[in-house]
Amino acid sequence: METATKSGKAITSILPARHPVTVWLVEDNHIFRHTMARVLGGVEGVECSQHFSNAEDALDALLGGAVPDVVLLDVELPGKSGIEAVSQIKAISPATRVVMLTVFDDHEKIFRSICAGASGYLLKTSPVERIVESVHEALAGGAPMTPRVAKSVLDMFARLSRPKHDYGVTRQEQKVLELMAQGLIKKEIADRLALSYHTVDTHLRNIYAKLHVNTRAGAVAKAFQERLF
Amino acid sequence: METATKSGKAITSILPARHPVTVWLVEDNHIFRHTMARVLGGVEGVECSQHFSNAEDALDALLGGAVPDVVLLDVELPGKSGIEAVSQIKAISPATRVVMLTVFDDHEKIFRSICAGASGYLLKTSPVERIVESVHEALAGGAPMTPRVAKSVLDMFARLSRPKHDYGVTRQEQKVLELMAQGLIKKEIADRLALSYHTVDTHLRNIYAKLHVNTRAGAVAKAFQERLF
DNA sequence: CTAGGCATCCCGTGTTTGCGTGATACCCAA
DNA sequence: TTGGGTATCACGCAAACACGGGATGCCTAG
Repeated sequence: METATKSGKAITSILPARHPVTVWLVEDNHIFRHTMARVLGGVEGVECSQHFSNAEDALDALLGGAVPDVVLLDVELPGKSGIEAVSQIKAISPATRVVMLTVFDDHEKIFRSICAGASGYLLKTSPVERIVESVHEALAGGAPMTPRVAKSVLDMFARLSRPKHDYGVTRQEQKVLELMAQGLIKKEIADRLALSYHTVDTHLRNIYAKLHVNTRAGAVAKAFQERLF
Repeated sequence: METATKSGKAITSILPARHPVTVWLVEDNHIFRHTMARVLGGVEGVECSQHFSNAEDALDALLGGAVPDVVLLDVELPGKSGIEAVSQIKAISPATRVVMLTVFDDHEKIFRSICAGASGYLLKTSPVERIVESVHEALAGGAPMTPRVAKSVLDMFARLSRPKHDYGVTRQEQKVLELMAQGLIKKEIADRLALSYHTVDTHLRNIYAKLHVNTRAGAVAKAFQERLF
């Protein structure tokens, strides 16, 4: 992805924009679906070629060989959920950008959608123009999100980096821990750190005491769980 | 994209907006700093009360008791880096929103900033209006990001969800792996699973072969890295 | 100046491991 | 029916381990 350093315009310019952007809409609510479809169809350069009331139909169409540029996908769908659908859509057509549409912005759904490969996450309460804009944004390599969703994503991230329960593990002990996690035996660790076997042994004992374990495996497990390195 | 700028009223209405929003600017480039400060000062409802050329001075001011609503913080700073600064700012004043400003949008910096507690991440090449807007967006609980940064964040997330490299580890072997990660020795694992010591030993050998390791510590490390349970 | 944390080093002992080399039994697909 | 994958069990031994004792030097905070 070295095109990354360039601007959005550079990215779109490498795509064949001869044809209008093809957008699919998967949404079980008839009114919303037809409204959105009409709006999208009316936008210059955008073609809402197909719309579906469930994920299964959309996937069938995809397997039939059709390849949309962007899919606007409802999260709450009868039958196969939108979240299941994302990963399958991406599996079939990796280049297709999927933007989730939903009424709820709960953390769990956002998280799972993103892990499944969604490129964006908007609320249905977003202004229609925002949704239209998101099509272009997704295609340009961006990630259309509502501010609240963006915040959720950031929060989830921040939560991944723990309060860092130090356990009072020192620098040297950390190194030992790291090499231990690579499967090295005491002797090898000693060589790597230019230490005596006995020193490594002592560090190991101290680590065990601090982490409340008494085996190498336990120490490594704890180190991973507490992200000690 | 004018949502946040114009809807600023709606957002501030839920906050006690008696005083204008106080913004601090931490940026070593004099020209950029003074320009931004002037622009911010000219915005209705915003007060750029202080600006600093390094993180240390800003932290001193913060420790002195001043509490800004938003800090616009350069990532590349002489002395203490912006990333180090974020976590310290958040530690001193958790309510303060920190928006990172940078010329580079590399993954590593974004990731670390966010983990440190940043609420947003903009490029200095962003239009000035976007930066001003970000102040309100951050304060309203949003997460101002450039589309590309947003994409980076999503990509990092997606990467967290395993490619699921099975390694062909069987159910039984997984159980052994799990108990091993708890620091149990073979005999204990055997008891837990109601197996013979020798059976556990065999499972262990097979695990080692499949994961290409030859110590318990290595196996546990690999299991964690590959999210085998 | 003295206590405490850290890092370094050493010995000995009993326990646990890793691995070579077996075996039996089940199931399922070729 | 022959084979491959999984699960089970077994013996023996050298190597690695955990942990009981020590020890010295360095630096920092009380």
